[in-house]
Amino acid sequence: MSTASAVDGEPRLYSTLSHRVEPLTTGPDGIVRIYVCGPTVYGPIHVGNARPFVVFSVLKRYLTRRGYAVRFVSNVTDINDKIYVAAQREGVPSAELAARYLNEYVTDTNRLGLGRPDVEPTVTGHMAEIIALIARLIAVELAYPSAGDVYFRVDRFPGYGKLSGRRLDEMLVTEPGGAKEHPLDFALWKGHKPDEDTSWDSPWGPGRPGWHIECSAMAQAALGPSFEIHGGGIDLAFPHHENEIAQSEGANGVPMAGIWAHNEMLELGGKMSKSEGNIVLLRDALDRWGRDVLVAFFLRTHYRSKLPFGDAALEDTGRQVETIRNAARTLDRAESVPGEGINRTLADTLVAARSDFFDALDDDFHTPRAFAALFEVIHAINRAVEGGRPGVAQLQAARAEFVGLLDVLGLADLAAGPPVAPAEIVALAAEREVARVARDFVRADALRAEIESLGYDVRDTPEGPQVTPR
RNA sequence: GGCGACGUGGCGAAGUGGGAACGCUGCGGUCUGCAAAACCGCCAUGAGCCGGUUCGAUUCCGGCCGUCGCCUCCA
Repeated sequence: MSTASAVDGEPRLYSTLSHRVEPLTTGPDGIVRIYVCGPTVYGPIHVGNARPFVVFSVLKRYLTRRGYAVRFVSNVTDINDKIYVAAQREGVPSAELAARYLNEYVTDTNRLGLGRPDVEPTVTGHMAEIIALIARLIAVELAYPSAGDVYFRVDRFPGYGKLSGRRLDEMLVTEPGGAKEHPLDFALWKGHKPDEDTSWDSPWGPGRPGWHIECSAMAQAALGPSFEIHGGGIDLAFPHHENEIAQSEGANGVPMAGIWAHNEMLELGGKMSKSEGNIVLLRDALDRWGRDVLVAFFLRTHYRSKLPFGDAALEDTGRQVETIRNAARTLDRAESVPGEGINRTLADTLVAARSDFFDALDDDFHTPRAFAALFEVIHAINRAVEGGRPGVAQLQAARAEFVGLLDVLGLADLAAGPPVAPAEIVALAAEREVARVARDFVRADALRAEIESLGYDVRDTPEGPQVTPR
């Protein structure tokens, strides 16, 4: 059995850049800075968009619990081709549409109950920084204006392709774009087009930022030129993150991020498809499964594994969540009528499981293994209460440890104590208990059926009937 | 075609050069008026396929097959 305390090791994360699991570093001020690419707000976000939000929100919780100061920044893209298209289709101003879906994004992700990033910058809020960064890149000849646009000069940045493992000379397949020097040069600034209802003044004429420059500018504004973790979906590694590196490192001359952490994709109904039928909106998933099940669903699989989304998997997760809730109910019951002394096995398991839990998260944020440790705790609690019930002090210690681990995963409310059943239900349960004691089982069973029809289960325990939501 | 990730029991999902965690499901049992919860026990002689290294490979190396993402292509 490991006797290591939770803080013996050090957190490590896999970096797409090095292809290795690397020790997490902190900045000079001891802070862990995390930047994660957020959504483009041209519609309600789907469950796939929610994965990085959940993964990195919980990563922050874990690091915070681990004693680190964390600054978590996640942007929202509110200027984009898709936004113009969606706004035209709906016949509303693009800014209005973006503001609306930004608001809905916040509403939807709030329902996950994981808090918010410390900073959530927008493109429209960083126009000056974006323009300054572009000017800097032009000054060092890594960018050039052309026909109202500004492009990044890809072949002048030596490390281009280092993140995604591509070589410039192996990508030379497209025919040169008209205004570009090199076919793979990408736009930093796009001159205004007539069908776009917004534009910003710049030294290169009216227009708007290109696809990638915003993140370089926003990350630098919030976290400085170099920070510890840059995250996002693996589908963003190329070209988005590759271009961010080129822009930021080209302008600043220092590594943009120490660790590039990418979550794998959600698979919707088998093969990933962009057809509407394979998209599940986050709000719909929340309505159907609830935030507890959804958060647990994201966490029970490693963040770098593909995650098929489907009823069977969510139902399975729902049963796991129920097992967790039941352990909390068992503690409730035990604490109401505690025993004496301490259970040695429970005490040992609490120590070992805590260690295993944090060791797992230290090892490339292995949430599935953390869950395994959590279930060790649950098992030990159930066994202890089943056998010689321990004293109240140990029961409370067990609850504190149990809730503490759950809280790291954002699931503490699973053990938030017994939900108060409506008085009507409680009355029915009491009535049933009277019938049951009188051995009038026909009536008792009829009352159980009635209670169940109202959405509650009755569980008879040595401490009397326990009513739980179904 | 290029780059990358990956192929483990009914499902999900880990660790590991030498007895294949954990969860769900299923089966048997205990408890219970019944039920639920919980507890006890059982369920992969084999880890996509084929070679190689090794005393020994699921675990390392090579090849093949397959899945997925990005790029390319196409539009």
